[in-house]
Amino acid sequence: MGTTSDAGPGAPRGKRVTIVDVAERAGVAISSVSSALNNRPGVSEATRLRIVEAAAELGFTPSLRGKSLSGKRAYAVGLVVQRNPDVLELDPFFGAFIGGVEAYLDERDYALVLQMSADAAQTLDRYRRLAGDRRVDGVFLNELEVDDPRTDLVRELELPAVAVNPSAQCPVPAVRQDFGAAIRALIGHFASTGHRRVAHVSGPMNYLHAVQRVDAWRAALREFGLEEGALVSGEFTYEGGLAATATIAADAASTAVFCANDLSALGLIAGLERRGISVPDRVSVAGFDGIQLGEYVHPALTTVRTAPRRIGYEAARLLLATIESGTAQDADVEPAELVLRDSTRSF
Amino acid sequence: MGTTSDAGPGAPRGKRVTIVDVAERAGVAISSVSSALNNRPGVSEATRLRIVEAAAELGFTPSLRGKSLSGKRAYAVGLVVQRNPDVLELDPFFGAFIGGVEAYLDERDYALVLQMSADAAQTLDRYRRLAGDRRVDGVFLNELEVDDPRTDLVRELELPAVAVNPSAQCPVPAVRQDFGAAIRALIGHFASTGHRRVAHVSGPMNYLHAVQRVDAWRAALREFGLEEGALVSGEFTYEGGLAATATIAADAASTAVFCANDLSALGLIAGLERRGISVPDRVSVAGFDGIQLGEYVHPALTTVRTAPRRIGYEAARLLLATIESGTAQDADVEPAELVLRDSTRSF
DNA sequence: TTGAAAGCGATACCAA
DNA sequence: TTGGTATCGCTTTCAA
Repeated sequence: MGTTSDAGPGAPRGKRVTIVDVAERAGVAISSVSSALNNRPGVSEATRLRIVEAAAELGFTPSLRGKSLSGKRAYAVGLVVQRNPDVLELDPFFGAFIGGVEAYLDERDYALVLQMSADAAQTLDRYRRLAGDRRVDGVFLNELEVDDPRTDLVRELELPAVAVNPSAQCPVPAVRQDFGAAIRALIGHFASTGHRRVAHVSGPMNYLHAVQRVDAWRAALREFGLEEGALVSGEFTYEGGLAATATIAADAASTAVFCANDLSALGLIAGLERRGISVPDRVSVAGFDGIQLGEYVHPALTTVRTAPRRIGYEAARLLLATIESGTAQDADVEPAELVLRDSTRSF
Repeated sequence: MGTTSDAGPGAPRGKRVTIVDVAERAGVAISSVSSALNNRPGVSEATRLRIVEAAAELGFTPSLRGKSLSGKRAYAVGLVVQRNPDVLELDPFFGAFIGGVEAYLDERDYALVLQMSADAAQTLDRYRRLAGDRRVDGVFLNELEVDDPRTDLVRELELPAVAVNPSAQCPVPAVRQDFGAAIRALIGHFASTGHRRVAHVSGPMNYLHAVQRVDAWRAALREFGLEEGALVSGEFTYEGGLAATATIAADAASTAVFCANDLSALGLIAGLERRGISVPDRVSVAGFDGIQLGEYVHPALTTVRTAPRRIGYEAARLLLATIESGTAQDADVEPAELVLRDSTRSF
């Protein structure tokens, strides 16, 4: 430890150690070093050993720059997150998603390039540049919108991509987590606890995942013969959920509400309580996501728990597969599950 | 629009267009193309024009790979975020911080490589590899701990770095946002509204920013002649704030509490209310950060608003300056400010 | 099995 | 002002 700049035996004094140094030290050609260190055939076991040893002694780490230029790969993938610059708070999904992505990339010596953009136009521009200067070998397509131009763009750019929870006929490889069953279970629970009519606080309807949740809510209601209550956007935010209170409260016949995410559910609950509408006594409220916070608030939030980390991991796996082989099978992670807590009544 | 892969006039058919193509097209040497496109002297205005035109016609975008290898730069910087894999939810700071970083990097054609690590050892390893394979030209040192080994590590690795809110004698360039004044203002407000004793819900004391806030709380109390109330860690989480309730409630003499971040303040408020301790009637509670949520909860949260986006922007500016010139002046962003809302009494 | 040499796509130096 | 060429650090033929 301490403050010396010694990084082990043979640590570089000033210059960085390159493949040439290793070759010299081992008394072989650089091509042999390359083959040996990449476990390619064509090197005798004896020389391979000598090379590996020399590399270790010198503390050799191949330069990604040389590797990239020669290997025609950036060894990096890109994620562009579009956020209103005034509200740059990342929702909980991304932390876990990125964690999952990273877990897979790390094993393969790939890196994640993260970009933030303010609007759709800038988002497209980011993808163009990422592809244009060959900074990444592929990208994630997240938070897809209806008719999202990005799916066309990546084809045009010939940029490998993986979509997260896209629509059924998405042209790029996708990773999906089914939540239809969980929402059906939720509505079923509502039905069996005496609710007759269920409202929905959705996300902005330009987002695919907002639409998908509305559809699932509708389908489940039909299935259980329940009435469709009010439908209002909660913008996926606490503030939006709060603002949706008026509409929900006006729909007095609805005794249960399914919110498109946990944050808006918390906002809605707060709004209802402020109006003296008790949750779950008068109205049951359920969210979607399964954020940490939902466990601790009062009443604890009933929700549909998704697995963003798993999704991220699978998405990364698919993306590298696509990059390496040009194509990949869609992947599904275990379905989201219903988590019953105290914000929905149980009788 | 549509689905053709036409990307403008002279769009690449299959091969990517390189500097050689541009040189041929303009009838000059590649060295002239390089000079012209990088606005370096030594090219007549006439040929420069011809080159620029040729580049545009071909849709030439210089490859970062070639540039990196030749220019000895990765044109990327790194951020390693350490998080418990079970709780990968990124706190609100990072969204805005990254947004700020990105805003600056984007203008300079740098990219951000984001990594997540599970523990301190893995974090160090990430930095080592980032430096080892020259994937980035510099890194951010965020959420510094007391005696954080990363400051020594970056010196050892000769890796340019910028620290965010480090201690006073930090050996690497730093960007700071003063919050001492805002905390003093908060405690002053407590004093002037009749409070005599103030408790503190801190963060884990291994974090520098947790310690700094404790120190500021203490100093301000002394300054205003107030008593030091209970001191308990809220882990920077809602759950932690909730758990801190017992200790705070036991310290009946404290009528005001300063929490080290907003999330723990919200947890504390929820905990107090559940015990029938009304906020702000019986106890005033203030947070730190200025998250969106604090505006909408009930009671609206009094807080110290920081500017993570500005901090990110400045940190990126400093980091690129360090990379380019080897050193940089520390930077300060405008001090954090006290935002009085309803969770603290005003009389 | 080994090594020499040709790229990869830029930058930069040095003659012309 | 130009253009030729070496160079960056690898991978990948292709001969020996």
